[in-house]
Amino acid sequence: MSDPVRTRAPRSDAAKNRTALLDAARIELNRDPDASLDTIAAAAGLSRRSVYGHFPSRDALIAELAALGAARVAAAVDAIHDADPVLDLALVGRLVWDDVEHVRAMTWSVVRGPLREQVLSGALGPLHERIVADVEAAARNGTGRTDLPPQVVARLVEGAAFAVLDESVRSPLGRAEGRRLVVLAGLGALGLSWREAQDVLARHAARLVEEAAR
Amino acid sequence: MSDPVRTRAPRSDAAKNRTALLDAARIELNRDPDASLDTIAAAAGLSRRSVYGHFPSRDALIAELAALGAARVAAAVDAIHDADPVLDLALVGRLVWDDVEHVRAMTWSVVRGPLREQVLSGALGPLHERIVADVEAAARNGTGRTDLPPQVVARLVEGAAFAVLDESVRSPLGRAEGRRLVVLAGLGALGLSWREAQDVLARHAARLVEEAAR
DNA sequence: TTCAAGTTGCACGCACGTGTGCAAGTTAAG
DNA sequence: CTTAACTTGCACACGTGCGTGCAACTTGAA
Repeated sequence: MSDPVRTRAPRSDAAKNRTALLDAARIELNRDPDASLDTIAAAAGLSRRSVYGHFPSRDALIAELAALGAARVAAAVDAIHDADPVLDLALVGRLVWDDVEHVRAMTWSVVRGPLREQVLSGALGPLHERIVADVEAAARNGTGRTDLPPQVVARLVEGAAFAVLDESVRSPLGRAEGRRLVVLAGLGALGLSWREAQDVLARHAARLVEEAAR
Repeated sequence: MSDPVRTRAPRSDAAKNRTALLDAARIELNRDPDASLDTIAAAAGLSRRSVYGHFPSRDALIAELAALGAARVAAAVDAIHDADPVLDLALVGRLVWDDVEHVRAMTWSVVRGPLREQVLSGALGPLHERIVADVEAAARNGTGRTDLPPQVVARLVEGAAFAVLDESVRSPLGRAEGRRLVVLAGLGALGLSWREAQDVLARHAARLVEEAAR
């Protein structure tokens, strides 16, 4: 009854502006999680008014941004697996870190905001399951802790990652340092002693801290 | 030139209302960290207007609340010491937990808000130093990790506590469970294996998880 | 060149929240 | 009881942000 029927293909710059908005949102929301639409639009070289040509609301913009980011992480993690649960967990840690360190501030407000459930049970759901599975396997394995339910241990592991994220705000870490720290903190939460964790790190330095993951 | 000179002692209910406001603020801000003055005043049985008779601004109210809480924690922690750094750290964890678990939501927004620096370097500064000292002693001791700077380890320990705080929101923990979890997570960040951590817990259950701390 | 797709600026209305002034009320101290 | 201390409700100014309608403009597709 509405939709004035497209008589012509959409203009090419429209798509460009849309992604420009998403990019700008990523940057600005990272600078200030409460950045206004005005700020974001300006950073994208658009006016606040025209944002509504691309997204029905501010929330929709942010939701899409979060979904994109979550999907990116999920894809990266999904591409790598290892039979050893401890190493697998460490790999997951490294990969997530690589995708997330750029977006520290945003990450906090998304994971701790109204989008929380939506994102966590959405694209990031499988990631959590993967961690739980690793924790379970490591427990059966004899390497991981068996004194707590896997679900809880998984939360502690995730929490350890956030602790590193937080630390990286206070004293900026290099990429390599960040990776090491995430892995160490995660394995610590899993129940390894610091020597064991360091051992894993040393034995698989290539895949855990060097540039190209394989 | 101002201050219409007190010709009489302040009314007794004034002080009462002031603390009622602080109490209400604690409760409401814990329910919703962005609770409005109106909400808080109502919960205290006062009108928004009269809040300004006790505090110059909303921020002042919150700042005082945060300061009070921080001081409480600091006092509790300061009353207990142990020569063994590992046990000392565990004790600190237990005590902080006892004081903070009621105030989960508020704790987040205070520690992650504009008050952050003010509180952390204020009443809670000594707490951080204490943790750093324990971490260092444990390292010299041979029980704690030596692969990371004590400052960093201390942050990880604190981060582990926050992870537990977070977990306790998802699946409510009993007091005892909370205490155990904080201690375990903290010792894990310190570098102990989960068996060693459990060992500490078992050996000092009386002081670490039972009701009256000594 | 034509014309729709897209952008812009401005003006609204709306919802929230803070902080203040003031007159009228209530309550405890003396 | 008298009076100062305290509370209340209302009104206001102020600021910030969102979402929308509309007319005028620019730009790219055909």
